[in-house]
Amino acid sequence: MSSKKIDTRTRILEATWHLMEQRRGQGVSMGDIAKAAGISRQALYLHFDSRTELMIATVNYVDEVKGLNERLEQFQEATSGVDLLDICVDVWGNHIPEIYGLAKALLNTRDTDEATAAAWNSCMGCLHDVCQNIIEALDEEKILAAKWSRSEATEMLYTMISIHNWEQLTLESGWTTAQYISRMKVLLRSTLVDESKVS
Amino acid sequence: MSSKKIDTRTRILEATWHLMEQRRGQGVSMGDIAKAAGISRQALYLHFDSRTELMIATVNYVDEVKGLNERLEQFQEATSGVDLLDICVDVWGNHIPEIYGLAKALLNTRDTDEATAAAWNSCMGCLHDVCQNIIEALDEEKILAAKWSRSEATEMLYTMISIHNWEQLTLESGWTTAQYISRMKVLLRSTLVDESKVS
DNA sequence: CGTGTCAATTGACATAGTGTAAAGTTAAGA
DNA sequence: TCTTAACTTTACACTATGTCAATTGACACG
Repeated sequence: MSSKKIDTRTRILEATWHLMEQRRGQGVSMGDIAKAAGISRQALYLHFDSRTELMIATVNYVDEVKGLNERLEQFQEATSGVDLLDICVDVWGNHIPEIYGLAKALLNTRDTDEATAAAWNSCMGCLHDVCQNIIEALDEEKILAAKWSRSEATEMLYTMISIHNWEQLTLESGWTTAQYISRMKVLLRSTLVDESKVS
Repeated sequence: MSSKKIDTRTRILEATWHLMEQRRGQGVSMGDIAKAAGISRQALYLHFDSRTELMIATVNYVDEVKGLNERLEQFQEATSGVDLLDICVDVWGNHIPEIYGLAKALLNTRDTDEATAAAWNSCMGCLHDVCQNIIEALDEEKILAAKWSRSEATEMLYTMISIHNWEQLTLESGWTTAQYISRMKVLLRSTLVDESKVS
């Protein structure tokens, strides 16, 4: 009975996601999404109260489908702070290209939209926690570079791996994803890790 | 005869600039600008063909008034690559807060607007050149860290000092401008400069 | 003193997008 | 057969950009 309802909802989410990735988050109207999902524009509002709500639902849907949580489980395997750092850059660096369009759209509207900002922060809060854990691990192993306090290092790490930086380095400067990951690791290691103390 | 014309134009540019900074580039309509400049909305179009053109003109106006060019002359005083790097972070880091609202507005629309993108790139191209000069200076002094090629180092430096990173670290993480400058210098030095070879 | 010109004003209108509202259609199920 | 839920169609309100035409007021020139 509710299978058709769920079906339409899923179709909308899929359509939103794919349109967003295709057009890199730009120029995607509610009408476009409706057409892509094969329903009328107004039917969208039967499932989602507003554009913002649809975007947020799509982010959650993508996270679920792409299994970001499972990916983050790789962190269990890390045995050292440096490992944690490398795995974080790998997992996140490979995840960004799959969510870029959507993320870009959210980033663009979060300045004017409270709900978007809240959803974004809740999404990114998890990444921020990961950053904090990495810095704590480095500090406990006594290999956090002396110039950084824990909190400053956390903020700097979180900033460095931002989507904007990925966008600049890959889409603008033309780096490949592999190159981005490799260079980002070099950058982060050289500034955050006191190499002379790494065993 | 043309003094009144220039006057109005200047009043529009001032109004645009101040409204942009005040509201951090968000929610500033042509009507708001007109009201702030004390003219009708339609009169704006007598001076500027479009919103985009007004924004671009405002950027140029601000650069002129704030004398970014003169600030960049400080580079003449630098005697080494490390000096250049420090001065760049100082000058640029102190300049960003004065243009943030405007820059933010341009960044938000450049994805959909060719003209904005072009104007932005022409503005930022100058900063990119500065980055390139710095990396070249470091390399010629043989103190560019071995892990970086010239072009990669240039792109990374340019990305690191982006407005988005300033925004994240100051507005989001709560750093002061001084703290931003200090930490950014640490980051850039530790990754780009081979400290063991600095005299 | 008239006349042309330029800046600016007023009001109307086109367009695009979001969001609301109401009435009608279709199909499945009790 | 009657009901309900999902969806459609049509219409409208609102906001913002940008265009157009007719008008006003000031100032300079002959």
